[in-house]
Amino acid sequence: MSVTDPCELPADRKRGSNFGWSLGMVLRRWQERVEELLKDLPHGSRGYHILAVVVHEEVPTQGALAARLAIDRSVLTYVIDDLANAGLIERRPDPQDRRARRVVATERGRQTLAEAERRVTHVEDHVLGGLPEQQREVFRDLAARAAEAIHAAAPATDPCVAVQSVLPPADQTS
Amino acid sequence: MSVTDPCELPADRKRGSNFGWSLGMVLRRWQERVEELLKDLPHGSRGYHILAVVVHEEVPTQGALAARLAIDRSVLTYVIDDLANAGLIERRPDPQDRRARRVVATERGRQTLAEAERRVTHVEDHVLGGLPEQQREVFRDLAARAAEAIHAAAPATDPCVAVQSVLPPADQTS
DNA sequence: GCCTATCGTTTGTCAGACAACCTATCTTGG
DNA sequence: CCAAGATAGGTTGTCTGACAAACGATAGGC
Repeated sequence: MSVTDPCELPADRKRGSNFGWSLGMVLRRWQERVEELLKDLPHGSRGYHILAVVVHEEVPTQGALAARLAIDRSVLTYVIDDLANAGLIERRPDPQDRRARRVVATERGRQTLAEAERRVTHVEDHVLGGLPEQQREVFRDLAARAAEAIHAAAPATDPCVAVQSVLPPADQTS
Repeated sequence: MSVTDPCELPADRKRGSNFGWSLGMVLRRWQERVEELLKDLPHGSRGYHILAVVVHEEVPTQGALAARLAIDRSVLTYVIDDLANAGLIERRPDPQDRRARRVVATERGRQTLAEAERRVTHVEDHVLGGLPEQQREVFRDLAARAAEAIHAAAPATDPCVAVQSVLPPADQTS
Protein backbone atom coordinates (compact mmCIF):
# COMPACT_ATOMS: atom_id res chain seq x y z
CA MET A 1 0.00 0.00 0.00
CA SER A 2 2.40 2.56 1.16
CA VAL A 3 5.05 3.69 -1.19
CA THR A 4 7.84 1.28 -1.60
CA ASP A 5 9.63 2.34 -4.75
CA PRO A 6 12.51 4.65 -4.09
CA CYS A 7 12.09 7.12 -6.91
CA GLU A 8 8.90 6.17 -8.64
CA LEU A 9 6.46 8.40 -6.84
CA PRO A 10 3.60 10.29 -8.41
CA ALA A 11 5.80 13.32 -8.02
CA ASP A 12 3.04 15.64 -6.95
CA ARG A 13 3.28 14.14 -3.51
CA LYS A 14 6.97 14.84 -3.40
CA ARG A 15 6.71 18.26 -4.87
CA GLY A 16 3.93 19.34 -2.61
CA SER A 17 6.07 19.10 0.43
CA ASN A 18 9.40 20.55 -0.43
CA PHE A 19 9.05 24.03 -1.72
CA GLY A 20 11.44 25.25 0.91
CA TRP A 21 13.93 22.61 0.04
CA SER A 22 13.70 23.48 -3.63
CA LEU A 23 14.29 27.12 -2.98
CA GLY A 24 17.23 26.26 -0.79
CA MET A 25 18.67 24.04 -3.44
CA VAL A 26 18.44 26.62 -6.16
CA LEU A 27 19.75 29.37 -3.94
CA ARG A 28 22.63 27.31 -2.68
CA ARG A 29 23.74 26.46 -6.16
CA TRP A 30 23.32 30.03 -7.29
CA GLN A 31 25.44 31.26 -4.45
CA GLU A 32 28.04 28.60 -4.95
CA ARG A 33 28.47 29.59 -8.54
CA VAL A 34 28.33 33.29 -8.03
CA GLU A 35 30.78 33.13 -5.17
CA GLU A 36 33.19 31.30 -7.35
CA LEU A 37 32.61 33.65 -10.23
CA LEU A 38 33.07 36.84 -8.25
CA LYS A 39 35.76 35.75 -5.91
CA ASP A 40 37.70 38.95 -6.33
CA LEU A 41 34.71 41.09 -5.62
CA PRO A 42 35.15 41.84 -1.91
CA HIS A 43 32.33 39.87 -0.39
CA GLY A 44 31.16 37.75 -3.22
CA SER A 45 27.44 37.73 -3.70
CA ARG A 46 27.00 40.06 -0.74
CA GLY A 47 29.21 42.66 -2.25
CA TYR A 48 27.48 42.14 -5.55
CA HIS A 49 24.05 42.87 -4.19
CA ILE A 50 25.24 45.96 -2.43
CA LEU A 51 27.14 47.25 -5.40
CA ALA A 52 24.13 46.65 -7.60
CA VAL A 53 21.87 48.72 -5.41
CA VAL A 54 24.43 51.45 -5.07
CA VAL A 55 24.85 51.69 -8.82
CA HIS A 56 21.29 51.23 -10.00
CA GLU A 57 19.42 53.04 -7.34
CA GLU A 58 20.44 56.22 -5.69
CA VAL A 59 19.95 55.18 -2.13
CA PRO A 60 20.19 58.02 0.35
CA THR A 61 22.23 56.65 3.23
CA GLN A 62 23.79 53.52 4.61
CA GLY A 63 20.81 52.89 6.78
CA ALA A 64 18.49 53.14 3.83
CA LEU A 65 20.74 50.75 1.96
CA ALA A 66 20.51 48.25 4.76
CA ALA A 67 16.75 48.56 4.79
CA ARG A 68 16.59 48.19 1.04
CA LEU A 69 18.57 44.98 1.12
CA ALA A 70 17.07 43.77 4.35
CA ILE A 71 20.45 43.12 5.89
CA ASP A 72 21.99 44.21 9.14
CA ARG A 73 23.68 47.59 9.34
CA SER A 74 26.70 46.11 11.01
CA VAL A 75 27.24 43.91 8.00
CA LEU A 76 27.10 46.85 5.68
CA THR A 77 29.90 48.53 7.55
CA TYR A 78 32.63 46.12 6.72
CA VAL A 79 31.39 45.15 3.29
CA ILE A 80 31.34 48.79 2.32
CA ASP A 81 34.79 49.17 3.81
CA ASP A 82 36.12 46.51 1.52
CA LEU A 83 34.24 47.66 -1.54
CA ALA A 84 35.64 51.12 -0.93
CA ASN A 85 39.14 49.74 -0.51
CA ALA A 86 38.73 48.04 -3.85
CA GLY A 87 37.90 51.40 -5.33
CA LEU A 88 34.41 50.43 -6.41
CA ILE A 89 32.44 52.81 -4.24
CA GLU A 90 33.05 55.80 -2.08
CA ARG A 91 31.74 56.88 1.26
CA ARG A 92 31.02 60.56 1.31
CA PRO A 93 29.86 62.63 4.19
CA ASP A 94 26.32 63.79 3.73
CA PRO A 95 26.35 67.58 3.62
CA GLN A 96 22.92 67.75 5.22
CA ASP A 97 23.62 65.39 8.06
CA ARG A 98 27.11 64.79 9.20
CA ARG A 99 26.22 61.58 10.93
CA ALA A 100 25.14 60.02 7.69
CA ARG A 101 27.27 58.77 4.84
CA ARG A 102 26.27 58.72 1.23
CA VAL A 103 27.53 55.77 -0.69
CA VAL A 104 28.22 56.35 -4.35
CA ALA A 105 29.72 54.14 -7.00
CA THR A 106 32.91 55.04 -8.78
CA GLU A 107 33.29 54.66 -12.49
CA ARG A 108 35.32 51.57 -11.82
CA GLY A 109 32.50 50.29 -9.67
CA ARG A 110 30.04 50.76 -12.49
CA GLN A 111 32.22 48.97 -14.95
CA THR A 112 32.82 46.15 -12.54
CA LEU A 113 29.16 45.76 -11.84
CA ALA A 114 28.32 45.72 -15.51
CA GLU A 115 30.79 42.93 -16.09
CA ALA A 116 29.63 41.09 -13.01
CA GLU A 117 26.02 41.31 -14.08
CA ARG A 118 26.85 39.90 -17.45
CA ARG A 119 28.52 36.94 -15.84
CA VAL A 120 25.93 36.43 -13.18
CA THR A 121 23.16 36.39 -15.73
CA HIS A 122 25.05 33.75 -17.57
CA VAL A 123 25.51 31.70 -14.45
CA GLU A 124 21.86 32.05 -13.63
CA ASP A 125 20.90 30.59 -16.94
CA HIS A 126 23.18 27.75 -16.16
CA VAL A 127 21.75 27.25 -12.70
CA LEU A 128 18.26 27.20 -14.12
CA GLY A 129 19.38 24.87 -16.84
CA GLY A 130 16.71 22.41 -15.79
CA LEU A 131 14.05 24.74 -17.09
CA PRO A 132 13.36 25.54 -20.70
CA GLU A 133 14.61 28.99 -21.53
CA GLN A 134 11.25 30.64 -21.58
CA GLN A 135 10.36 29.44 -18.12
CA ARG A 136 13.56 30.75 -16.65
CA GLU A 137 12.37 34.23 -17.32
CA VAL A 138 9.06 33.43 -15.75
CA PHE A 139 10.75 32.02 -12.73
CA ARG A 140 13.02 35.01 -12.31
CA ASP A 141 10.12 37.32 -12.67
CA LEU A 142 7.94 35.50 -10.19
CA ALA A 143 10.77 35.35 -7.70
CA ALA A 144 11.38 39.04 -8.03
CA ARG A 145 7.76 39.90 -7.55
CA ALA A 146 7.27 37.59 -4.63
CA ALA A 147 10.38 38.99 -3.00
CA GLU A 148 9.34 42.55 -3.50
CA ALA A 149 5.97 41.88 -1.97
CA ILE A 150 7.58 40.21 0.99
CA HIS A 151 10.01 43.00 1.43
CA ALA A 152 7.27 45.57 1.24
CA ALA A 153 5.41 43.79 4.00
CA ALA A 154 8.67 43.29 5.82
CA PRO A 155 7.87 44.24 9.40
CA ALA A 156 5.83 41.09 9.31
CA THR A 157 5.28 38.73 12.17
CA ASP A 158 1.57 39.07 11.80
CA PRO A 159 -0.25 36.49 13.85
CA CYS A 160 -2.19 34.83 11.06
CA VAL A 161 -1.20 31.39 12.19
CA ALA A 162 -1.94 29.75 15.48
CA VAL A 163 1.05 28.79 17.53
CA GLN A 164 0.11 25.26 18.34
CA SER A 165 1.94 22.00 18.38
CA VAL A 166 2.17 19.96 15.22
CA LEU A 167 2.71 16.91 17.32
CA PRO A 168 -0.27 14.81 18.27
CA PRO A 169 -1.00 14.87 22.01
CA ALA A 170 0.91 11.64 22.57
CA ASP A 171 -2.25 9.93 23.74
CA GLN A 172 -1.44 6.89 21.68
CA THR A 173 0.94 3.97 21.85
CA SER A 174 1.98 5.13 25.29
CA MET B 1 24.60 58.54 -19.82
CA SER B 2 24.73 56.41 -16.79
CA VAL B 3 21.76 55.96 -14.58
CA THR B 4 21.05 58.89 -12.35
CA ASP B 5 17.43 58.69 -11.38
CA PRO B 6 16.85 57.36 -7.89
CA CYS B 7 13.92 55.03 -8.25
CA GLU B 8 12.66 55.59 -11.71
CA LEU B 9 14.47 52.84 -13.47
CA PRO B 10 12.94 50.72 -16.17
CA ALA B 11 12.63 48.06 -13.48
CA ASP B 12 13.90 45.32 -15.71
CA ARG B 13 17.32 46.71 -14.99
CA LYS B 14 16.71 46.36 -11.30
CA ARG B 15 15.07 43.01 -11.54
CA GLY B 16 17.64 41.61 -13.87
CA SER B 17 20.34 41.89 -11.31
CA ASN B 18 18.89 40.51 -8.16
CA PHE B 19 17.59 37.06 -8.76
CA GLY B 20 19.80 35.77 -5.99
CA TRP B 21 18.55 38.39 -3.64
CA SER B 22 14.96 37.58 -4.48
CA LEU B 23 15.45 33.93 -3.84
CA GLY B 24 17.14 34.70 -0.58
CA MET B 25 14.32 36.95 0.45
CA VAL B 26 11.64 34.43 -0.27
CA LEU B 27 13.57 31.62 1.34
CA ARG B 28 14.36 33.61 4.41
CA ARG B 29 10.76 34.49 4.97
CA TRP B 30 9.67 30.94 4.29
CA GLN B 31 12.10 29.63 6.82
CA GLU B 32 11.22 32.26 9.38
CA ARG B 33 7.59 31.33 9.16
CA VAL B 34 8.07 27.62 9.05
CA GLU B 35 10.47 27.69 11.94
CA GLU B 36 7.96 29.52 14.00
CA LEU B 37 5.18 27.23 12.89
CA LEU B 38 7.01 24.01 13.59
CA LYS B 39 8.90 25.00 16.67
CA ASP B 40 8.12 21.78 18.43
CA LEU B 41 9.29 19.67 15.55
CA PRO B 42 12.86 18.89 16.58
CA HIS B 43 14.85 20.87 14.08
CA GLY B 44 12.25 23.03 12.50
CA SER B 45 12.42 23.13 8.76
CA ARG B 46 15.37 20.77 8.78
CA GLY B 47 13.49 18.13 10.65
CA TYR B 48 10.51 18.73 8.44
CA HIS B 49 12.42 18.04 5.25
CA ILE B 50 13.92 14.92 6.65
CA LEU B 51 10.67 13.64 8.03
CA ALA B 52 9.00 14.32 4.70
CA VAL B 53 11.52 12.25 2.81
CA VAL B 54 11.40 9.45 5.34
CA VAL B 55 7.63 9.27 5.13
CA HIS B 56 7.06 9.78 1.44
CA GLU B 57 9.98 7.96 0.00
CA GLU B 58 11.38 4.73 1.19
CA VAL B 59 14.99 5.73 1.36
CA PRO B 60 17.37 2.85 1.93
CA THR B 61 19.89 4.16 4.46
CA GLN B 62 21.02 7.24 6.26
CA GLY B 63 23.67 7.89 3.72
CA ALA B 64 21.16 7.73 0.94
CA LEU B 65 18.98 10.10 2.87
CA ALA B 66 21.80 12.57 3.16
CA ALA B 67 22.44 12.32 -0.55
CA ARG B 68 18.77 12.75 -1.31
CA LEU B 69 18.56 15.92 0.70
CA ALA B 70 22.02 17.11 -0.21
CA ILE B 71 22.96 17.71 3.39
CA ASP B 72 25.90 16.60 5.45
CA ARG B 73 25.82 13.24 7.16
CA SER B 74 26.95 14.68 10.42
CA VAL B 75 23.88 16.87 10.43
CA LEU B 76 21.63 13.91 9.82
CA THR B 77 23.00 12.20 12.86
CA TYR B 78 21.71 14.57 15.47
CA VAL B 79 18.56 15.58 13.67
CA ILE B 80 17.58 11.94 13.40
CA ASP B 81 18.48 11.49 17.04
CA ASP B 82 16.03 14.16 18.02
CA LEU B 83 13.31 13.07 15.65
CA ALA B 84 13.65 9.60 17.05
CA ASN B 85 13.49 10.91 20.61
CA ALA B 86 10.29 12.66 19.69
CA GLY B 87 8.92 9.33 18.55
CA LEU B 88 8.45 10.37 14.96
CA ILE B 89 10.88 8.01 13.33
CA GLU B 90 12.87 4.94 14.24
CA ARG B 91 16.37 3.85 13.50
CA ARG B 92 16.44 0.16 12.76
CA PRO B 93 19.43 -1.96 12.07
CA ASP B 94 19.54 -3.08 8.49
CA PRO B 95 19.35 -6.89 8.50
CA GLN B 96 21.49 -7.10 5.39
CA ASP B 97 24.23 -4.80 6.57
CA ARG B 98 24.76 -4.23 10.22
CA ARG B 99 26.69 -1.05 9.66
CA ALA B 100 23.71 0.58 8.04
CA ARG B 101 20.58 1.93 9.67
CA ARG B 102 17.19 2.07 8.08
CA VAL B 103 15.16 5.04 9.04
CA VAL B 104 11.42 4.51 9.11
CA ALA B 105 8.59 6.73 10.18
CA THR B 106 6.29 5.80 13.04
CA GLU B 107 2.58 6.25 12.80
CA ARG B 108 2.95 9.28 14.97
CA GLY B 109 5.54 10.58 12.56
CA ARG B 110 3.17 10.17 9.64
CA GLN B 111 0.40 11.98 11.42
CA THR B 112 2.71 14.74 12.47
CA LEU B 113 4.01 15.18 8.98
CA ALA B 114 0.52 15.30 7.56
CA GLU B 115 -0.41 18.05 9.95
CA ALA B 116 2.84 19.87 9.34
CA GLU B 117 2.36 19.72 5.60
CA ARG B 118 -1.06 21.17 5.90
CA ARG B 119 0.26 24.07 7.86
CA VAL B 120 3.32 24.59 5.76
CA THR B 121 1.27 24.72 2.61
CA HIS B 122 -0.82 27.35 4.23
CA VAL B 123 2.20 29.35 5.24
CA GLU B 124 3.61 29.06 1.77
CA ASP B 125 0.52 30.58 0.32
CA HIS B 126 0.96 33.37 2.74
CA VAL B 127 4.62 33.84 1.93
CA LEU B 128 3.79 33.96 -1.75
CA GLY B 129 0.94 36.32 -1.04
CA GLY B 130 2.47 38.79 -3.44
CA LEU B 131 1.60 36.56 -6.33
CA PRO B 132 -1.87 35.84 -7.60
CA GLU B 133 -2.95 32.39 -6.58
CA GLN B 134 -2.47 30.80 -9.93
CA GLN B 135 1.10 31.96 -10.23
CA ARG B 136 2.00 30.58 -6.85
CA GLU B 137 1.50 27.11 -8.20
CA VAL B 138 3.58 27.94 -11.21
CA PHE B 139 6.31 29.28 -9.02
CA ARG B 140 6.32 26.24 -6.77
CA ASP B 141 6.40 23.99 -9.74
CA LEU B 142 9.24 25.79 -11.44
CA ALA B 143 11.24 25.85 -8.24
CA ALA B 144 10.75 22.16 -7.77
CA ARG B 145 11.81 21.34 -11.28
CA ALA B 146 14.81 23.60 -11.23
CA ALA B 147 15.89 22.12 -7.93
CA GLU B 148 15.51 18.59 -9.10
CA ALA B 149 17.56 19.27 -12.17
CA ILE B 150 20.27 20.87 -10.06
CA HIS B 151 20.24 18.02 -7.65
CA ALA B 152 20.46 15.49 -10.44
CA ALA B 153 23.52 17.24 -11.80
CA ALA B 154 24.79 17.65 -8.28
CA PRO B 155 28.44 16.63 -8.49
CA ALA B 156 28.71 19.84 -10.44
CA THR B 157 31.69 22.11 -10.42
CA ASP B 158 31.93 21.84 -14.13
CA PRO B 159 34.29 24.43 -15.51
CA CYS B 160 31.88 26.14 -17.86
CA VAL B 161 32.89 29.56 -16.67
CA ALA B 162 36.29 31.12 -16.86
CA VAL B 163 37.84 32.00 -13.56
CA GLN B 164 38.84 35.52 -14.33
CA SER B 165 38.66 38.77 -12.46
CA VAL B 166 35.54 40.87 -12.70
CA LEU B 167 37.56 43.88 -11.78
CA PRO B 168 39.04 45.96 -14.56
CA PRO B 169 42.84 45.75 -14.68
CA ALA B 170 43.20 48.96 -12.70
CA ASP B 171 44.98 50.62 -15.61
CA GLN B 172 42.93 53.76 -15.05
CA THR B 173 42.76 56.53 -12.49
CA SER B 174 46.23 56.58 -11.02
C1' DG C 1 22.76 74.54 26.80
C1' DC C 2 20.67 70.00 28.05
C1' DC C 3 18.24 65.74 26.70
C1' DT C 4 16.85 62.34 23.62
C1' DA C 5 16.85 60.07 19.15
C1' DT C 6 19.47 58.61 15.18
C1' DC C 7 23.61 57.23 12.14
C1' DG C 8 27.42 54.49 11.71
C1' DT C 9 30.93 51.60 13.88
C1' DT C 10 32.77 48.23 17.05
C1' DT C 11 32.67 44.32 19.95
C1' DG C 12 31.07 39.96 21.82
C1' DT C 13 28.32 35.96 21.72
C1' DC C 14 26.16 32.19 19.56
C1' DA C 15 24.59 28.71 16.32
C1' DG C 16 25.28 26.15 12.18
C1' DA C 17 28.39 24.24 8.52
C1' DC C 18 32.06 21.49 7.36
C1' DA C 19 36.37 18.64 7.81
C1' DA C 20 39.02 15.26 10.19
C1' DC C 21 39.06 11.42 12.86
C1' DC C 22 37.14 7.11 15.12
C1' DT C 23 34.69 2.61 15.55
C1' DA C 24 32.20 -1.17 13.69
C1' DT C 25 31.27 -3.91 9.92
C1' DC C 26 31.64 -5.73 5.24
C1' DT C 27 34.47 -7.42 1.36
C1' DT C 28 38.30 -9.28 -0.97
C1' DG C 29 42.72 -11.72 -1.57
C1' DG C 30 45.74 -14.84 0.18
C1' DC D 1 40.56 -18.38 8.44
C1' DC D 2 43.17 -14.13 8.63
C1' DA D 3 44.73 -9.55 7.03
C1' DA D 4 43.94 -5.34 4.56
C1' DG D 5 41.14 -2.05 2.54
C1' DA D 6 36.57 0.02 1.92
C1' DT D 7 32.24 1.80 3.67
C1' DA D 8 28.35 3.20 7.16
C1' DG D 9 27.57 5.88 10.87
C1' DG D 10 29.03 8.80 14.76
C1' DT D 11 32.01 12.25 17.28
C1' DT D 12 34.90 16.06 17.80
C1' DG D 13 36.95 20.47 16.75
C1' DT D 14 37.36 24.55 14.05
C1' DC D 15 35.74 28.29 11.64
C1' DT D 16 32.64 31.49 9.56
C1' DG D 17 28.73 34.44 9.53
C1' DA D 18 24.58 36.41 11.78
C1' DC D 19 22.78 39.14 15.26
C1' DA D 20 22.53 42.00 19.81
C1' DA D 21 24.32 45.22 22.56
C1' DA D 22 27.24 49.01 23.63
C1' DC D 23 29.67 53.16 21.96
C1' DG D 24 30.97 57.81 19.96
C1' DA D 25 29.30 61.45 17.05
C1' DT D 26 25.75 64.45 15.57
C1' DA D 27 21.01 66.35 15.01
C1' DG D 28 16.74 68.34 16.72
C1' DG D 29 13.47 69.87 20.41
C1' DC D 30 12.79 72.41 24.59
